[in-house]
Amino acid sequence: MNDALQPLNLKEERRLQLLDAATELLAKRPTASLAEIAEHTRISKATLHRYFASRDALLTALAVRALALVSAALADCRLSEGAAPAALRRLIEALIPLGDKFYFLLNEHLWNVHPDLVAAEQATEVPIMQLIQRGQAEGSLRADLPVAWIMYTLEFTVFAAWQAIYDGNIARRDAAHLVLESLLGGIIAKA
Amino acid sequence: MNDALQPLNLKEERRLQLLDAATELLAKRPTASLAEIAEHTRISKATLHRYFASRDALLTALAVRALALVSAALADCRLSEGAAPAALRRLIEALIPLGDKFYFLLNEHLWNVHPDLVAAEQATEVPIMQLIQRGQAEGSLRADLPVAWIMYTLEFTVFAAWQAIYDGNIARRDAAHLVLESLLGGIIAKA
DNA sequence: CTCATATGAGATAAAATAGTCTCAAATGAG
DNA sequence: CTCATTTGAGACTATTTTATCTCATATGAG
Repeated sequence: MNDALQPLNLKEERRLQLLDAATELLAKRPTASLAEIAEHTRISKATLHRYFASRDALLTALAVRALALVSAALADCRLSEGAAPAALRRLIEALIPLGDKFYFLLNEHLWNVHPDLVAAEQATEVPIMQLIQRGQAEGSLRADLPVAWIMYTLEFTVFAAWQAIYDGNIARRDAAHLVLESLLGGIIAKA
Repeated sequence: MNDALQPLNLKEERRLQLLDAATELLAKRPTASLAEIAEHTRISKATLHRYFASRDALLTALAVRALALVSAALADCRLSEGAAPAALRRLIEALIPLGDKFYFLLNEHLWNVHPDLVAAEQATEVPIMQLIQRGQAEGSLRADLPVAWIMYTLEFTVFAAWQAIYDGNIARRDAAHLVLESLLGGIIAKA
C-alpha cells in the first residue's frame, strides 16, 4: 500500500494530481457526476476515463490513496512517543492538509462499495484512539469526556479546518494553530 | 415559512415523518437514490412519489423545512439575551437534534439547485455570528480566534454530535453536555 | 523540424436513476 | 361488517449518467 508514495513517472504524477482534484470536489459535493469531475479537473470526460476506467475505479483509487496517505501521516507522527498533547499537535498538523481524504475515510458511503478496505480504515483509527486513551491515563486529556466523543470532535474539527481553508475563510498557515487552540483549549476566554 | 410548524392533519404529519427520515439518510449518504430513500423510509417508490413529485420536490421540501425549524430554534433561543456562554448553551441544545437539517443548510450541494433559498439560509447564520461577536466583545469568548473559525468549529461539532448519536456512539441525553464541555472548555485537562 | 503520444469534442451505446402508471391488496374509519 | 382511501409491487417510460469510441488537434521529446 506504500506503493502510492513511491517516486513516479510523469503520467502517474498527473494521474495523482487528477485524483487529488477529484477528491477535493467529491469532499465538497459527493453527488458530483463524472462530467462535473472532469470539468473541475480541467480535462475532458474521455481523458478522465483514460485515467480511471469507471466511477468505481476512481473511487477505489481515491480510497486506496487516502488510506495510504493517512496511514503514512500517522506513522510519521509517532503518536506513541512523547506527551499526548504534543503528539496530538503533530497529528493535527499532519491531518489538516489531508482533510478531504480523511473525511472520505470517515464516511460510510464509500465503504458500501469497498467493504474490503474497511479493516484498513479502522486500523487508521486505532493509533488515534490509543493516543487519546494514553492522554487520559497520563492526566493530560480530560477523562470525563468519552474517548469516542473526543475522536468525533477531533475528526470533525480537522475537517472543518480543511473546509475553512478550501472556502478561503482561514489561511492555511493559521489552520493548525486555530484547530489546536479551539480543540485543546476551547473557545471560552480564560479568566 | 412558519407554516411548517402549524398543527397538521394526519397525511401532512406522515409526509413530514417521511421527509425527516429522508433527511437523516441524505445527511449520512448524499448520493442515496430515490429507491434507497424509499427503502430507508419503509415505503414503496410509488408512495414516495405520491408524497414528493420529484427528487427536486423532495430536496426543496427538505430545505424549506430545515430552514423553518432552524430559524424557529434560533428565535426560541433568544441569542441576544443574557450572557454569551449561556446563550451558546441554549443554541447548542437546540441545534443538536436538528443536526442533519443544520448540516444540509451548511452544504453547498443543496444550494446549487435552490439558490432562491440562499439568502434565507445566510440569515440563519447572522444571529450566531452576532452572538460570537458579542461574546468576544464581552470578554467571555476568546477574541484571538476569528469569528469565522469559531462558527466553523461550532457547526461541525454540532453535526459531529448528531452523527455520534445516529451512530449509537453517544447517548442523546449526553450530547449537549459533551459538546458544551469539549467546545467551550476544550479537551485538555485542567491543571 | 518530426513523430509518438496525449487530449478534446462530440457522437453513440449501455446502464442507472427518476418518473409514471395500473391493479390487487392493505388499511382505517364508521 | 362495508367502503373509501392508501399502499406496494412491478411493469413501463423518460431522463440522466456512465461508459465507449473516433478522429482531428495539441503537446512534448528528441
